Amino acid sequence: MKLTTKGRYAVMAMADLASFKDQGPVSLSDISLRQNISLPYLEQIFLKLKNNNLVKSVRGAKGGYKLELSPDEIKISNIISAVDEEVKMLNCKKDSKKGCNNKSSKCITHNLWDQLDQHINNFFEKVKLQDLVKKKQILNK
Amino acid sequence: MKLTTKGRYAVMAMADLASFKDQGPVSLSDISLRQNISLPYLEQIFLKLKNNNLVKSVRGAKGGYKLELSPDEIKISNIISAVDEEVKMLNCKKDSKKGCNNKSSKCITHNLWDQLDQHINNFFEKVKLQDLVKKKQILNK
DNA sequence: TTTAAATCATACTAAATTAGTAGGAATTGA
DNA sequence: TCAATTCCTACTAATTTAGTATGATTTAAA
Repeated sequence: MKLTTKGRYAVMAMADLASFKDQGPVSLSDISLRQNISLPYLEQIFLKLKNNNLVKSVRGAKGGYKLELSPDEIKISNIISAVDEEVKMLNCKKDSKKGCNNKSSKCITHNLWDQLDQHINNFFEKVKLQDLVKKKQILNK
Repeated sequence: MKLTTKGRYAVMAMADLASFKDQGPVSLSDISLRQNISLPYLEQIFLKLKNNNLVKSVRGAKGGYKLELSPDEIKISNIISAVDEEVKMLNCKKDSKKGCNNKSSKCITHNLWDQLDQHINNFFEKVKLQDLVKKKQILNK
């Protein structure tokens, strides 16, 4: 399972960006202060966010980052996958040593983890950046 | 997030135990062979499972472990929490340094992670050991 | 035109966690 | 008695995560 502070920080930073999107580009040092995340670490994260077209940068003094899309168009899943690669409990099939080899009763729990992955990804698909900024209840179904 | 191979192995081992429950106590060396998990590692895991009253042991030769309850009474969540402590994305409140301190806009994403935890725990609450052994589709809703 | 504020990029490192080993004691059926 | 088994604790290797370090590039503004 790949779901660590990097993913959390990314979501926090994007939420911060969304909150302050009306005052021009937001610098990472601002975010660093507000969210208490080290600046160089943020830089790494934003490199990935940029490569995934979630933000665009404005270089030089008074520069910073802006959202590429509006907050209601950005899904949490987009952010997570941009920095964290994937949400996956198993990596079967590749090598027969680690994970399961998908035959016999060995992988009796295979489906379980697959479905958990789906479940989590589903959750992240449903929630938009907008939902966080509005601070409203998410998924009250 | 605490959801690692230890939790996976525990579920696999319990599923194995459920599959062979009719032939008396199942030894860890059997499970080790069938599920390809190292024996001493299994021992650690079963210590916890026993302390949580999910299995009972039969010591000595021809000994092994048996389920304490029937497979349809054991939830996956019971197994996970027995070995993995908890499923939690954040640990706020304790120290103000790590996690968030729960005030101001800092914890804009607090609810999100709380709800994800609930979501995952929900999933594990719904699935019973029985469901794995039967190999039927879980949560087809 | 200089300077300071910012992004961009890569490489390195420390800390923490996970996964697994080692070693041996206790128990018990055959 | 002996072999198979659980029980228990401590240690260690490997991996991952989180964060630093370093320095180049860009650009608004003084």
